[in-house]
Amino acid sequence: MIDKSHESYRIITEGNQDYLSNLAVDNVIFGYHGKELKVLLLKNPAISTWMLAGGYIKKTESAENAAARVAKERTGLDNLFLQQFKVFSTPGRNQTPELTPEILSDLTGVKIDENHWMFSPIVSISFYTLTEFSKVKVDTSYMGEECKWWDVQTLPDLFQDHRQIIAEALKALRLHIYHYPIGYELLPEKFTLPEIHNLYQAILGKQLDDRNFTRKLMSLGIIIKLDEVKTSNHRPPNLYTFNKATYDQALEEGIFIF
Amino acid sequence: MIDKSHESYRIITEGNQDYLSNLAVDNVIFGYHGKELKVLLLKNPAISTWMLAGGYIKKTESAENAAARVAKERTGLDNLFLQQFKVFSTPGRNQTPELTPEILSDLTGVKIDENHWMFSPIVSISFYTLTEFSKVKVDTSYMGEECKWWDVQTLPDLFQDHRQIIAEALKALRLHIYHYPIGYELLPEKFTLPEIHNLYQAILGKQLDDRNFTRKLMSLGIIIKLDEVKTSNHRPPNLYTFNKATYDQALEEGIFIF
DNA sequence: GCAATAGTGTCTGTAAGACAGTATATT
DNA sequence: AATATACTGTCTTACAGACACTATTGC
Repeated sequence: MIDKSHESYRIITEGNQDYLSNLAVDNVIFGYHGKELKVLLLKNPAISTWMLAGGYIKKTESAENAAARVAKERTGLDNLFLQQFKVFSTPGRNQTPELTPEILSDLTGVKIDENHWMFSPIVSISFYTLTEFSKVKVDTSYMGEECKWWDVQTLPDLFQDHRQIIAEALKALRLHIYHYPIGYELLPEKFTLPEIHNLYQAILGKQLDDRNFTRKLMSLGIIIKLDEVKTSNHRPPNLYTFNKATYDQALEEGIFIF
Repeated sequence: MIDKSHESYRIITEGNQDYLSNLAVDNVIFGYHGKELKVLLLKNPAISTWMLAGGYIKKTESAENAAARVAKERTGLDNLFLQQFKVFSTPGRNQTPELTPEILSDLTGVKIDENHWMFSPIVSISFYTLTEFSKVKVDTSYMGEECKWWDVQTLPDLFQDHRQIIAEALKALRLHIYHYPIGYELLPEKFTLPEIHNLYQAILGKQLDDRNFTRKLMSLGIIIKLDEVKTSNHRPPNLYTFNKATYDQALEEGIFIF
């Protein structure tokens, strides 16, 4: 169902003078669950493919603010550390056979012709972020959209060039992980060694020796062993937490991991 | 002198329907000369500050193509490897007290009011590149602009947020240099060890031990010692060249230098 | 011979990488 | 006892980092 009172409906049908023309933001939201790296995608009932949580930029806000606002509006996620990673601007990237003026007119019930701003080129400023899987509140109030995590290895059919955007986001994330600590936004406050170990393996897509991995994190001082274990069916794993001071310093100064 | 036949004059006075709204590209062009890292800036006679080689994006081209075209038009430099590094979109970033509607009207001889598109927000997609200092042909045919290399340590007063853009470009370049080989676009085909050594020191802004530096480059196999020396007033330095295959592979796969 | 610049060899310490056995829990 | 998972210690090798002397030219 199209929600005709929604802001985005107003933008599409009435115009966008409060928004920057030819510009949009797209968010690649990564999460981690069951030893797999996931990406959060949206499904609008009027469109057959899944898409990133994207939107437009108000004239009074920065692209960073727009990305955060759009993420909150479309997924309910707040306080994300969004990382700008690339601009996509290939001419024709936002031309979709599925969204013709006729179909859009039918969908919205308002006459939309080929000169409508939606058919002019749109440049996407893309962001990626990491968030805890469990934090997402599935919120279908936005235009009746479905919101779902997908394994990065097995994505569904994607809208426009969103598959390429996700691929580039993953590339940026993997480059990033060599220089900066990862996990603070992705793991619960107290986590186990196997959890953080599997997280790194999921992001890098390769095996890391568990002994060397632990040694490295401990010698960097970014994790602290707690005097507490997690219940388990087998040997209970010890809990660890991040040393926020060392972690933040590592974010600032950069590190080398593997 | 304003060149009224120039394309950019037409864009400003007549409108920009061939161009994307609210968008621009800016190029931070780095060069290397006399052991110093330089940046190429332009000076329009009508504006008191120096600026980056920036311009607008045609609806039929990508941001990358626009950046290359603009660089060529404003500096004469061709075949640059432009690297997208960040988008600048802080609201108000393109408001300049110096460029009021009145002053612009005076300059162009055409009535330009406050609703003119130049006063709406403009988001800058910024690129950096490295080029050989000697390749720049100073070309003042573009709106009578002056074009000059500046030491990155001692920049003049800069237009709008261009100082910040240069600072971020340098940060991106320094991060880049740890992961990828640098120098192919910046040095002559045959170069000496002191030349490439000084280049790295200039970019990183710190001393590198000459023995360890040579050992690293040779063990990576990205430079090859030639059976040839350069004439000199003192001991003639040997000439080296890049091993393009290894160099390109390093670009592709990434390396770690220092 | 002197000044200026080019060029390299060695030692040490640290950490990455490879590797396998022990510990702790449940059933 | 068997099973499943958690945990860690040692050895080797490679390289980063520190360091100083020799080589080649012009004047």
